[in-house]
Amino acid sequence: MSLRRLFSHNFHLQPQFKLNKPIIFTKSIQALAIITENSSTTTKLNLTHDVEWTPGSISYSKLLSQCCKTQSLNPGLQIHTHLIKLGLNHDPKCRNHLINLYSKCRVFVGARQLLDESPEPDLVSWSALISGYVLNGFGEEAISGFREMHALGIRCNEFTFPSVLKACSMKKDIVGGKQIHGVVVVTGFESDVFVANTLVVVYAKCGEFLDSRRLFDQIPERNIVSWNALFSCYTQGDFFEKAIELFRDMVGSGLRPDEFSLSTIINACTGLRDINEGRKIHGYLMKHGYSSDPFSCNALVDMYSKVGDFEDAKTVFDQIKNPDIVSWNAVIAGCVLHEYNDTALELSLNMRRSGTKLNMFTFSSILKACSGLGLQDLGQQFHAVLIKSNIELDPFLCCGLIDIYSKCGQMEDATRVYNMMPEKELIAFNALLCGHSHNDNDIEALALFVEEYGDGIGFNETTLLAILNAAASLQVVNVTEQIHGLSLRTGFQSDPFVINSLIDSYAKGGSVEKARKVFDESPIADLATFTSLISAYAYSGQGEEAIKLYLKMQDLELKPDSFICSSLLNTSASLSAYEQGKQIHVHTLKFGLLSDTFTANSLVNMYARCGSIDDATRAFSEVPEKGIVSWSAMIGGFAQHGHGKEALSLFDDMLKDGIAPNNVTLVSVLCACNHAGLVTQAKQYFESMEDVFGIKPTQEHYACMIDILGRAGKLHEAMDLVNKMPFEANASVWGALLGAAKTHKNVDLGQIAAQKLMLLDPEKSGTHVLLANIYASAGLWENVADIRRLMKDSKVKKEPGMSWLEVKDRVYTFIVGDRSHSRTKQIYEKLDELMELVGKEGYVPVLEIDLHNVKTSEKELLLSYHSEKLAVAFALIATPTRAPIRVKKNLRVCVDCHTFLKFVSKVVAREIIVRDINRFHHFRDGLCSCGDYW
DNA sequence: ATTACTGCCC
Repeated sequence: MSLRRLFSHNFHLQPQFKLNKPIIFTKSIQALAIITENSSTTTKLNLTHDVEWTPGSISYSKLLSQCCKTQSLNPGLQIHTHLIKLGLNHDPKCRNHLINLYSKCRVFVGARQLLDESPEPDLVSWSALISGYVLNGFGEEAISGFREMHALGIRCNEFTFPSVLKACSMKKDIVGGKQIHGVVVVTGFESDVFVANTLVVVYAKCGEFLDSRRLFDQIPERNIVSWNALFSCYTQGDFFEKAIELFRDMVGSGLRPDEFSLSTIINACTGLRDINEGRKIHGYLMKHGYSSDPFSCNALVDMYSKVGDFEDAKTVFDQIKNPDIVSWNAVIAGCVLHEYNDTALELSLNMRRSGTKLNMFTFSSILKACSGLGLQDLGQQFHAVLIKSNIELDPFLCCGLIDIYSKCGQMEDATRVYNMMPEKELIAFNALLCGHSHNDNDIEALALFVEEYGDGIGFNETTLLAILNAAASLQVVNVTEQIHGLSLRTGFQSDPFVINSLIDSYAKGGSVEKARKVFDESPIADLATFTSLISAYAYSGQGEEAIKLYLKMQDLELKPDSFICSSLLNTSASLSAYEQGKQIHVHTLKFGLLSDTFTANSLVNMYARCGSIDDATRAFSEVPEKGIVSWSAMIGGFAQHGHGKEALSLFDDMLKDGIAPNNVTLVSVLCACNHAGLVTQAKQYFESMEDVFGIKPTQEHYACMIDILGRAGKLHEAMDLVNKMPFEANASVWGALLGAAKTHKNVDLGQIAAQKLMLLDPEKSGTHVLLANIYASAGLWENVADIRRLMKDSKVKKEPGMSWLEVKDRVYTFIVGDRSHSRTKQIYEKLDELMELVGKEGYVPVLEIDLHNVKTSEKELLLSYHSEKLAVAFALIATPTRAPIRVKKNLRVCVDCHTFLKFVSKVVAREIIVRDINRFHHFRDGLCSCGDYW
């Protein structure tokens, strides 16, 4: 077997010798010793004594050069062994070769040892050492090597300067670069084209493009490398136009571009997103015989991926005869960019099958593909593969892993990856921050920001968005203010995303005025900023302001989108602003937004929550693609309006349609059973939730079920269920029990429930009132008095009853005994008139028992002026005679008002719809849709 | 003849 063939075989195995860290020399020495002792190895090498250290023939020097070129340590070690045996290792030339070998193969200690053992190390010895450092990315060591050599009085030549200058550009060490530049000038190597080219790169890489250009212009005999170097630097510095301009100058000067020029310029076209220029270069490349240059082809794949059509990228890739690791990585990255994530994974498999090793670039794309496909489990498995394959976790990979772990909610693992990074990168920091924010770890997000910001990691708009999001969730306006200040100081206050997040964060924190201020001071007034502020108003319950802003937006001729309309419909829904909601409906039709399922669902929700179940039904039938949200909205609508049977029948339709319910749907289903008084059916649904639909009952489901049992008088069963709950009962659950205790006049249960409620929600006034009522109905007047005293002392006040009525474009507010309205006199006259009419029909005021020590005549007076009565009286004088009256109330309707409104609906022949805190009451012909069950 | 400058993929 010839030496060459043997080595070419070994070279083939070279990746296993390519390590990321310097190899410790002692290990190499050990290996050397083993090889030396093992004569069979030497025999196998077939090295004979007649091969001498002479240039020209098949010589050791050539073989060692070959080892250096391929960074193949093992064959190099065997040659070293042999040279020792031949006693040639002390020859200065031979020693320099060996220094070169060890340095190139990262055995720096070995290289250094040989240099130190040398009686007279010369420039070549040092050059060999320094070039090895540079080749392997050890810039700092290269520079200090140069300084040491310089201090020994050894002067650089035209070969050494480029090496050490390259080290400066790697480290972006402009100070060192300028010093060495000085030495270059003094020693007269400035006009050497190799040295000059490298100097051009040093200044450009350090950001000194003007100096770099000046040096370039001063090169006496520029070659193609000079040009290539400069426009490569321009491209890397994102000065793509300058790069292309310079390229044209070069072509204009009669120099023909080579494959280096072409691949660089393709890159510049990618950066400029100039596909036309890119296609021209592609054409030139084909015409001038560069179509098989791997670098240029890979650059083309990358360009078409990022700028053009992915099909073109794939076509170029398919034409590459032997795609290398970069070709594969480029096409796979393109897949991910175009969200062909499954294709990306498939191509990675093909890549491996073709015998190409996957590297950190490949895995970075793979992790993104997994994340995009929602295959977080697979992504996690790749973490193990990365570790096993000894692939360095660079910042890109760390980001990918942080993203994967964040999406699984495994923030501890995400944090571990982050902490492992030797140098924290902003992108990784942002990934972790966003992870915390998405997983509702808002406090952790703030803490991380404070810590890392303090450590000087810096920030960008992504950071600010994540922090503002956390501040919004935590409702901490002071944090929002600080971030606002930081944005102002750093120029981010004009970033559209930051503006929108500031608006959102202020609004969620309860300071809609500050949100408004941000909006008013914003240099941008586009759809997104309007959406943010409209949502902010909607969130703060200022529906009128939301509408005003919407009108202003239309003055600016901004066309609303489905987000805005959906938000406005939701505002109308929460305000029960029926007329307003209808107007928005008209707009959604006008702008053709109802094909958007989101908006269509909001419309169903709006009509249902504004009390028009007929409109809701119509809107529901027109939802283009009914999803779980559409069905849930409609089922919930029926349930709230007391149409329990319709709700349940619609639920059946949904199941027949093959749509699986979610926990929201099931709350509505239980609620429907509740309103229809279907206790047995409710129990069946509740008990089968987990088995049939795979949904674990939450607090809400328990509260609803306990309410059902409580209303039906099954107080023991209700209490049993509370005890059986797998978690601590919350305020809604105890509230349901307290309500049941009141209805069924059970003092013991009432006391237990009220005690729990006062602990869980001490500011809630209703608890005290209800308990007082329970005591009163049992004649325990002392206890009633105690509660009243307690309320006074603890400053718990009964929330005043309020009602809202929409007339034309205005919303009118009424409180108990309100006399603030301009038509107060007429309202009270109307109310007296109604009292008389319903009295004749048989209405008797139903007295609230906790008014025990108030005179009966006064009680009647107080009851007469409950806000809903005032609102209805006003509606009768201010709205068209046949239109339904829609009133919204902030508390539950009291028994007296409920009775009164039933009578009114009959005597005035009007439909009265009252939405209270829990549900809708449709009063018609003396009856209520709730069947007196609310 | 022992050392050197420019290009592609996350």
